[in-house]
Amino acid sequence: MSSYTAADIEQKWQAAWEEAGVFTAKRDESKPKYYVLEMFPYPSGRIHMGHVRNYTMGDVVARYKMSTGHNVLHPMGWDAFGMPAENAAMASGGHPKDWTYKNIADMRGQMKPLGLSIDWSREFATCDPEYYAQQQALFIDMLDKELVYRKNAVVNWDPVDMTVLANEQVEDGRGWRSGALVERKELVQWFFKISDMAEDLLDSIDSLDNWPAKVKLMQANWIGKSRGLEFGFERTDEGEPITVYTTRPDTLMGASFVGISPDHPIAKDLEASNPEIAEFVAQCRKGGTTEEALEKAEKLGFDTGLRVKHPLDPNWELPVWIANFILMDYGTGAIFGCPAHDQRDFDFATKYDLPIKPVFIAEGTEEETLTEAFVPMKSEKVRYIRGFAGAEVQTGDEGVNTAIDKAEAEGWGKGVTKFRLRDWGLSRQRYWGCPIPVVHCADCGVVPEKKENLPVRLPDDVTFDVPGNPLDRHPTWRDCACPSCGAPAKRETDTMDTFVDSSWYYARFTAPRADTPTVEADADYWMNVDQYIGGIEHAILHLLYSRFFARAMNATGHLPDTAREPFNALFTQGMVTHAIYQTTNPENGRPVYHYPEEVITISSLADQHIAVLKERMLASGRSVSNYHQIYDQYREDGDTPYRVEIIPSAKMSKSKNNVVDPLNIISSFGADTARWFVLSDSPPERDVEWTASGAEAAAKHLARVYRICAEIAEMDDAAGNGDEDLLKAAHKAIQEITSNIDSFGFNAAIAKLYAFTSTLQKSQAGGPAKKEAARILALLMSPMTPHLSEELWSLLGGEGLITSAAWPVADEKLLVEDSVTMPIQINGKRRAEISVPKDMPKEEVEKLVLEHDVVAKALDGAAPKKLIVVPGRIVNVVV
RNA sequence: GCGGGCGUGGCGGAACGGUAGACGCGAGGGUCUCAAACACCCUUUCCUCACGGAGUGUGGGUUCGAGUCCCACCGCCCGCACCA
Repeated sequence: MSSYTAADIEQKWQAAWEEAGVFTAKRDESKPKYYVLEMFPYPSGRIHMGHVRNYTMGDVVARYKMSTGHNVLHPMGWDAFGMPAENAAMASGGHPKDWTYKNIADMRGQMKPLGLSIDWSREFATCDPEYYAQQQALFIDMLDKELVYRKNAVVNWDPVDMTVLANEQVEDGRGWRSGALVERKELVQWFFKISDMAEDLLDSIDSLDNWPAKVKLMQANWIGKSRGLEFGFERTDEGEPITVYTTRPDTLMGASFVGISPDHPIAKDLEASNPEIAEFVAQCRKGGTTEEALEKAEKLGFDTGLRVKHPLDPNWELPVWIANFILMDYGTGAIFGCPAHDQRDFDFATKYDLPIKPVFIAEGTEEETLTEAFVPMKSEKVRYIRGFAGAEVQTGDEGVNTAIDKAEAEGWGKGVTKFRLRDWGLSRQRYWGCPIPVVHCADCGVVPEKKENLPVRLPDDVTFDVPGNPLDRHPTWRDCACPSCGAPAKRETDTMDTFVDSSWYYARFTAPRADTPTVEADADYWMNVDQYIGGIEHAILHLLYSRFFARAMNATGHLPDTAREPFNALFTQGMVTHAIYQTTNPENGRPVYHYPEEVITISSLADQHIAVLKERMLASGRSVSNYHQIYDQYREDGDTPYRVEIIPSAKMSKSKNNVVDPLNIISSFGADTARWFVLSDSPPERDVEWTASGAEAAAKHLARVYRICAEIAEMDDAAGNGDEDLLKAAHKAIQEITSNIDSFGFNAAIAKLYAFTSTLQKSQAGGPAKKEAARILALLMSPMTPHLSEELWSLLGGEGLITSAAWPVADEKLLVEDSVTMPIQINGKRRAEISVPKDMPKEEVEKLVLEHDVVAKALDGAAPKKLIVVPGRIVNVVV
């Protein structure tokens, strides 16, 4: 009998699949289609365990759907534009294009051995001119539909390198290369009008039935619909009133100042004439542009000297402050501060000694000096002591609504709905991205490139020896003729955000070689993505932008109405983590990170997280093989320098030396082992920790399955003992595992496959029953371990490829249980159990329970206070 | 700072509001072997000799019954619009 050799088996069956072309997707109206998509990777050059997990999950779904009669589309591509390629070019010369395509070739070579059911004929990279040409066509169509426009926006500016920085290139407010303090600078940039669709993007979240609730909630909060009051504060000088927006107009009588953003037009006016204000505003512009940086920055304010009149009392004057925490992008860029009911305003008022007057207090309390802002839920009733609209006691929501009504009735303000969602700035001042296909003409203004001239190709002759955008300083590329009048003009040198590339790739996969962005028949047939799988880190931006793009593509005629929500179901998977092995360098106290193979883990001694360095153990002349005894001796000797600290469940990171290379795992155990392991130990939505022992266990188990099935394959056709029981167990397994796979419970499915394997091994059933059960096992395992399953299938006399075989269906007759065991609880604690026929009426169960020794003893002659019988599940006796 | 999530044995984790700890790892014991490896079998939440009792981050609450629902707190993780 041969043994399980993963390398041979896997190569053999991959070749067989390739030959049969089983994964090539073709339109077939006779079958229901199923489109499985995993978020495509950035071509960093190496696949990592996270990719293996992501693509294995998608592959399980794809193969499972294939076996249930679906016409499956399961494509793969590369999110290939972006900064790392330029960084590599800066660091070690070379061209971003060469670096990227080499990485793609490398990663494709690393992915193929996994045996994924991918239709490689549809592969593309977003940096292929054929792809970005169509993206440029989409851009032009969107421009035509006024879904794109230009306006000023701030960027991180490095004043030393004279270049724009990405947020991740700003470290502690300084440029990562120059170390210079970063400033916020305004540039004219391109924007997608995603805010036009805010209402629809929010309302449609309700229709996303198969999306995780947490993702829907995050998106809803991000879009951030709010109802509030917009009104003007009259100035005491002759200037234009200051328009503010507030979601708490009911607190207007607690106003103690008006705050404006440092980027507010009034601040800009004052900046020009007042050096002190100019200095303050410049101070506010220091630092990065992220909301996090702005929110965490110390609250700074400057009294402009301007005064405004309170709308409800013209004799009441409020000072106008410039405050660094007010965003020009949200609302009107101006607020009124009510320190009593907003913690940020409270901190600000405390710092600058502004009044803090409560508008409302908790019911049943008296007004007192506040030590922090009082911010109850809006649904909570409070007592208004400085209200101006509505009842004295009302909820915050009622207070807000009556305040808006009153302002509208009196004509000094209007209720408005606002969204937190800002328009999507897509301009990037970088080379390695999709060129924005427009031309700037002195006479015609901004003119889109003609479609027949697309793509606007990136020039190859560029250098990265100086910071900044090579397109900007390219000698000839920039110069062109105006597409409209033919006069000399300049190309736009900004390229597109890489989020644009990934916002429509799912649609492109339906017709990847077409000379239009999509093809109607293909998009109609394949869209939507039935199952999308990727990391939770994309919960907001990528998914929201994709939802926007699907709508925009619908508006420009590139997707059907039914594809406005492109992803029917979403699954967000967790990371693959690995322990970090750390010792301390005695000379400088810095941590030293060790590779897993340098360490012997001894985790189950009385001390937890014990590991020792293999090298030092060997150097000391001690054997590695019986390390437990040796470690005990170390401890007795008080010999501790071999001790390695284990930090469990850490994100894999090159700098921590805790990265497990999938290729190593595949070459030592095979792809099926890697696939089995990444699915086995944790629920898919949570992180999974890669452990060497777990991987070995997976490999051992697969070898065991092979051995068991190989033995069964040689059995004769005689009946044995318990044939019926084995088949019952097999059909129970079909039922449970099918339901686990349907609900992404891959770890639970694998646990049941372990259990069923043991049942099969221990069964005394005869050849026919065992062969049938073993074939069912092979089928049930086939989405996870396709190569091994093919091999077993052929050993056990299965017909054709298991990849093309039908998923087993549980026979209802074999699932029927005659009796059930019901636990008996007394006051909610399990005390006994009884076995009763499955359909025994409630009354009879009650009778049996009351007769039970343990229950009778607990009742001690008294009647139970309550007797709850949940048929088929549990009995609870309350005494 | 804001938004979202997670927290169960020595470890990864299982558990429609209904027997907490399935399955796997590690560990202990055993069978086989000259020995080892492999394989196979048994035990393994904690306290207690036992009877029993306790137990799902902490503290409250709802319920006949809470790991699961609600409130507060602690810790960790993800996102915050130019990382992908």
